Amino acid sequence: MFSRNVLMILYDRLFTAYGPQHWWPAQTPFEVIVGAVLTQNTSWKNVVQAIDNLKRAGLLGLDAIHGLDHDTLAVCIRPSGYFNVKVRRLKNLCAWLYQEGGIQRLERLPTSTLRNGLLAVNGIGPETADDILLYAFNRPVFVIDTYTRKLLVSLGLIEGGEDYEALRTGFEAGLAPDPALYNEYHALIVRHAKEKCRSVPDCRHCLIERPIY
DNA sequence: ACCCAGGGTCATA
DNA sequence: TATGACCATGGG
Repeated sequence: MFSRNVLMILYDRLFTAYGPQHWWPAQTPFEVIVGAVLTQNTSWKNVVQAIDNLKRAGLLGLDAIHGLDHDTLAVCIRPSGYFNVKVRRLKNLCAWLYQEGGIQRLERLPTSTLRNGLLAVNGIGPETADDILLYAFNRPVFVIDTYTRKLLVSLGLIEGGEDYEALRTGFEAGLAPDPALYNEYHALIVRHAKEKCRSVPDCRHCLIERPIY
Protein backbone atom coordinates (compact mmCIF):
# COMPACT_ATOMS: atom_id res chain seq x y z
CA MET A 1 0.00 0.00 0.00
CA PHE A 2 2.77 2.47 0.88
CA SER A 3 5.99 2.33 -1.05
CA ARG A 4 8.91 1.34 1.07
CA ASN A 5 10.39 4.52 2.48
CA VAL A 6 7.52 6.95 2.41
CA LEU A 7 6.38 6.24 5.94
CA MET A 8 9.83 6.77 7.45
CA ILE A 9 10.37 9.94 5.44
CA LEU A 10 7.12 11.28 6.83
CA TYR A 11 8.08 10.20 10.33
CA ASP A 12 11.44 11.94 10.05
CA ARG A 13 9.80 15.16 8.92
CA LEU A 14 7.42 15.07 11.86
CA PHE A 15 10.05 14.21 14.44
CA THR A 16 12.46 16.84 13.14
CA ALA A 17 9.74 19.47 13.31
CA TYR A 18 8.16 18.64 16.65
CA GLY A 19 10.49 16.35 18.63
CA PRO A 20 9.35 13.69 21.14
CA GLN A 21 5.75 14.00 22.33
CA HIS A 22 5.97 11.85 25.48
CA TRP A 23 2.75 9.90 24.98
CA TRP A 24 0.55 8.62 26.58
CA PRO A 25 0.17 11.29 29.28
CA ALA A 26 -0.77 8.92 32.12
CA GLN A 27 0.84 7.32 35.15
CA THR A 28 -0.51 3.78 34.83
CA PRO A 29 -1.86 1.46 32.13
CA PHE A 30 -5.29 1.68 33.74
CA GLU A 31 -5.21 5.45 33.45
CA VAL A 32 -4.43 5.05 29.74
CA ILE A 33 -7.43 2.76 29.35
CA VAL A 34 -9.80 5.17 31.05
CA GLY A 35 -8.41 8.11 29.08
CA ALA A 36 -8.82 6.22 25.80
CA VAL A 37 -12.56 5.94 26.38
CA LEU A 38 -13.01 9.45 27.73
CA THR A 39 -11.24 11.08 24.78
CA GLN A 40 -13.57 9.60 22.17
CA ASN A 41 -14.51 12.55 19.95
CA THR A 42 -13.50 14.84 22.81
CA SER A 43 -10.62 17.24 23.32
CA TRP A 44 -7.91 16.05 25.69
CA LYS A 45 -8.35 19.20 27.78
CA ASN A 46 -11.76 18.00 28.88
CA VAL A 47 -10.46 14.52 29.63
CA VAL A 48 -7.81 15.87 31.98
CA GLN A 49 -10.54 17.42 34.12
CA ALA A 50 -12.46 14.16 34.28
CA ILE A 51 -9.38 12.08 35.12
CA ASP A 52 -8.43 14.58 37.80
CA ASN A 53 -11.89 14.30 39.34
CA LEU A 54 -11.50 10.52 39.49
CA LYS A 55 -8.04 10.81 41.03
CA ARG A 56 -9.11 13.27 43.69
CA ALA A 57 -12.07 11.06 44.56
CA GLY A 58 -9.75 8.07 44.84
CA LEU A 59 -11.76 6.29 42.18
CA LEU A 60 -9.19 5.79 39.43
CA GLY A 61 -8.86 2.05 39.78
CA LEU A 62 -10.36 -1.09 38.31
CA ASP A 63 -12.12 -2.23 41.47
CA ALA A 64 -13.42 1.26 42.24
CA ILE A 65 -14.97 1.89 38.84
CA HIS A 66 -16.20 -1.68 38.50
CA GLY A 67 -18.27 -1.35 41.66
CA LEU A 68 -19.39 2.26 41.28
CA ASP A 69 -22.97 3.33 40.64
CA HIS A 70 -23.80 5.10 37.39
CA ASP A 71 -24.55 8.55 38.79
CA THR A 72 -21.44 8.88 40.94
CA LEU A 73 -19.23 8.00 37.99
CA ALA A 74 -21.20 10.33 35.74
CA VAL A 75 -20.62 13.28 38.05
CA CYS A 76 -16.85 12.65 38.00
CA ILE A 77 -16.46 12.34 34.24
CA ARG A 78 -19.00 15.00 33.28
CA PRO A 79 -16.38 17.45 31.88
CA SER A 80 -15.39 14.95 29.19
CA GLY A 81 -18.85 15.01 27.60
CA TYR A 82 -21.18 12.18 26.52
CA PHE A 83 -21.05 11.20 30.17
CA ASN A 84 -23.99 8.79 30.18
CA VAL A 85 -22.60 6.92 27.20
CA LYS A 86 -19.08 6.91 28.62
CA VAL A 87 -20.18 5.64 32.02
CA ARG A 88 -21.63 2.59 30.26
CA ARG A 89 -18.52 2.13 28.13
CA LEU A 90 -16.15 2.44 31.08
CA LYS A 91 -18.17 -0.03 33.09
CA ASN A 92 -18.39 -2.46 30.16
CA LEU A 93 -14.64 -2.29 29.77
CA CYS A 94 -13.96 -2.68 33.50
CA ALA A 95 -16.34 -5.63 33.68
CA TRP A 96 -14.35 -7.28 30.91
CA LEU A 97 -11.00 -6.48 32.54
CA TYR A 98 -12.31 -7.88 35.80
CA GLN A 99 -13.69 -10.99 34.18
CA GLU A 100 -10.34 -11.60 32.44
CA GLY A 101 -8.50 -11.41 35.74
CA GLY A 102 -7.11 -7.88 35.42
CA ILE A 103 -4.45 -6.15 33.36
CA GLN A 104 -1.60 -8.32 34.64
CA ARG A 105 -3.31 -11.45 33.38
CA LEU A 106 -4.14 -9.89 30.02
CA GLU A 107 -0.47 -8.99 29.50
CA ARG A 108 0.20 -12.65 28.67
CA LEU A 109 -2.25 -12.90 25.81
CA PRO A 110 -1.19 -12.59 22.17
CA THR A 111 -1.94 -9.22 20.61
CA SER A 112 -4.61 -10.50 18.23
CA THR A 113 -6.48 -12.24 21.06
CA LEU A 114 -6.31 -9.11 23.17
CA ARG A 115 -7.50 -6.97 20.28
CA ASN A 116 -10.48 -9.21 19.56
CA GLY A 117 -11.40 -9.15 23.23
CA LEU A 118 -11.32 -5.38 23.35
CA LEU A 119 -13.35 -5.02 20.17
CA ALA A 120 -16.01 -7.34 21.60
CA VAL A 121 -16.67 -4.83 24.40
CA ASN A 122 -19.58 -2.56 23.54
CA GLY A 123 -18.26 0.98 23.18
CA ILE A 124 -14.73 -0.01 22.20
CA GLY A 125 -14.12 0.53 18.49
CA PRO A 126 -10.91 0.04 16.51
CA GLU A 127 -9.23 3.30 17.43
CA THR A 128 -9.91 3.02 21.15
CA ALA A 129 -8.82 -0.63 21.13
CA ASP A 130 -5.58 0.24 19.37
CA ASP A 131 -4.89 3.16 21.71
CA ILE A 132 -5.13 0.69 24.55
CA LEU A 133 -3.01 -1.97 22.82
CA LEU A 134 -0.24 0.47 21.96
CA TYR A 135 -0.20 2.85 24.91
CA ALA A 136 -1.33 0.61 27.78
CA PHE A 137 -0.04 -2.81 26.63
CA ASN A 138 2.92 -1.60 24.57
CA ARG A 139 1.98 -3.76 21.56
CA PRO A 140 3.13 -2.89 18.01
CA VAL A 141 -0.30 -1.80 16.75
CA PHE A 142 -0.55 1.35 14.65
CA VAL A 143 -3.37 3.70 15.66
CA ILE A 144 -5.40 5.26 12.83
CA ASP A 145 -7.50 8.36 13.45
CA THR A 146 -9.11 11.10 11.38
CA TYR A 147 -5.90 13.13 11.55
CA THR A 148 -3.95 10.25 10.04
CA ARG A 149 -6.43 10.02 7.17
CA LYS A 150 -6.39 13.74 6.49
CA LEU A 151 -2.62 13.90 6.50
CA LEU A 152 -2.28 10.95 4.11
CA VAL A 153 -4.89 12.46 1.78
CA SER A 154 -3.17 15.83 1.79
CA LEU A 155 0.09 14.08 0.87
CA GLY A 156 -1.65 12.23 -1.96
CA LEU A 157 -0.75 8.87 -0.47
CA ILE A 158 -4.33 7.58 -0.19
CA GLU A 159 -7.74 8.39 -1.68
CA GLY A 160 -9.51 8.68 1.65
CA GLY A 161 -12.16 5.98 1.38
CA GLU A 162 -9.98 3.17 2.75
CA ASP A 163 -11.33 1.43 5.83
CA TYR A 164 -9.62 1.40 9.19
CA GLU A 165 -8.07 -2.03 8.87
CA ALA A 166 -6.59 -1.30 5.46
CA LEU A 167 -4.75 1.74 6.79
CA ARG A 168 -3.59 0.04 9.97
CA THR A 169 -2.19 -2.97 8.13
CA GLY A 170 -0.70 -0.60 5.55
CA PHE A 171 1.33 1.15 8.24
CA GLU A 172 2.25 -2.08 9.97
CA ALA A 173 3.45 -3.60 6.68
CA GLY A 174 5.64 -0.62 5.89
CA LEU A 175 7.27 -0.21 9.30
CA ALA A 176 9.19 -2.42 11.69
CA PRO A 177 6.88 -3.72 14.46
CA ASP A 178 8.33 -1.29 16.99
CA PRO A 179 5.98 -0.07 19.74
CA ALA A 180 8.20 2.93 20.53
CA LEU A 181 8.10 3.99 16.88
CA TYR A 182 4.31 3.61 16.63
CA ASN A 183 3.90 5.43 19.90
CA GLU A 184 5.83 8.46 18.72
CA TYR A 185 4.46 8.38 15.19
CA HIS A 186 0.80 8.59 16.16
CA ALA A 187 1.53 11.24 18.78
CA LEU A 188 3.38 13.29 16.18
CA ILE A 189 0.48 13.08 13.75
CA VAL A 190 -1.85 14.42 16.43
CA ARG A 191 0.68 17.11 17.32
CA HIS A 192 0.93 18.08 13.67
CA ALA A 193 -2.84 18.33 13.33
CA LYS A 194 -2.89 20.99 16.01
CA GLU A 195 -0.31 23.08 14.17
CA LYS A 196 -1.76 26.12 12.46
CA CYS A 197 -0.66 26.67 8.89
CA ARG A 198 0.91 30.08 8.51
CA SER A 199 1.58 29.82 4.77
CA VAL A 200 4.98 31.43 5.06
CA PRO A 201 8.39 30.01 4.10
CA ASP A 202 9.56 27.58 6.80
CA CYS A 203 6.06 27.05 8.15
CA ARG A 204 6.38 23.64 9.86
CA HIS A 205 2.96 22.61 8.69
CA CYS A 206 3.77 23.32 5.04
CA LEU A 207 7.21 21.68 5.27
CA ILE A 208 5.62 18.45 6.42
CA GLU A 209 2.72 18.46 3.99
CA ARG A 210 4.76 19.22 0.90
CA PRO A 211 4.68 16.30 -1.56
CA ILE A 212 7.05 13.46 -0.82
CA TYR A 213 7.69 12.60 -4.45
C1' DA B 1 -24.13 31.80 17.22
C1' DC B 2 -21.41 28.21 15.14
C1' DC B 3 -17.73 24.67 14.85
C1' DC B 4 -14.79 21.34 16.51
C1' DA B 5 -12.63 17.86 19.75
C1' DG B 6 -7.12 12.18 20.36
C1' DG B 7 -15.28 7.81 18.24
C1' DG B 8 -18.77 4.43 18.44
C1' DT B 9 -23.41 2.48 18.27
C1' DC B 10 -27.83 1.90 16.56
C1' DA B 11 -31.85 2.30 13.45
C1' DT B 12 -33.07 2.59 8.88
C1' DA B 13 -32.99 1.80 3.58
C1' DT C 1 -22.94 -1.44 2.83
C1' DA C 2 -23.91 3.02 3.77
C1' DT C 3 -25.77 6.94 5.49
C1' DG C 4 -27.88 9.81 9.56
C1' DA C 5 -29.09 10.63 14.43
C1' DC C 6 -27.41 10.60 18.70
C1' DC C 7 -24.44 11.28 22.62
C1' DA C 8 -22.73 16.54 25.73
C1' DT C 9 -18.97 19.38 27.60
C1' DG C 10 -15.69 23.24 26.93
C1' DG C 11 -12.91 26.32 24.08
C1' DG C 12 -12.07 28.95 19.84
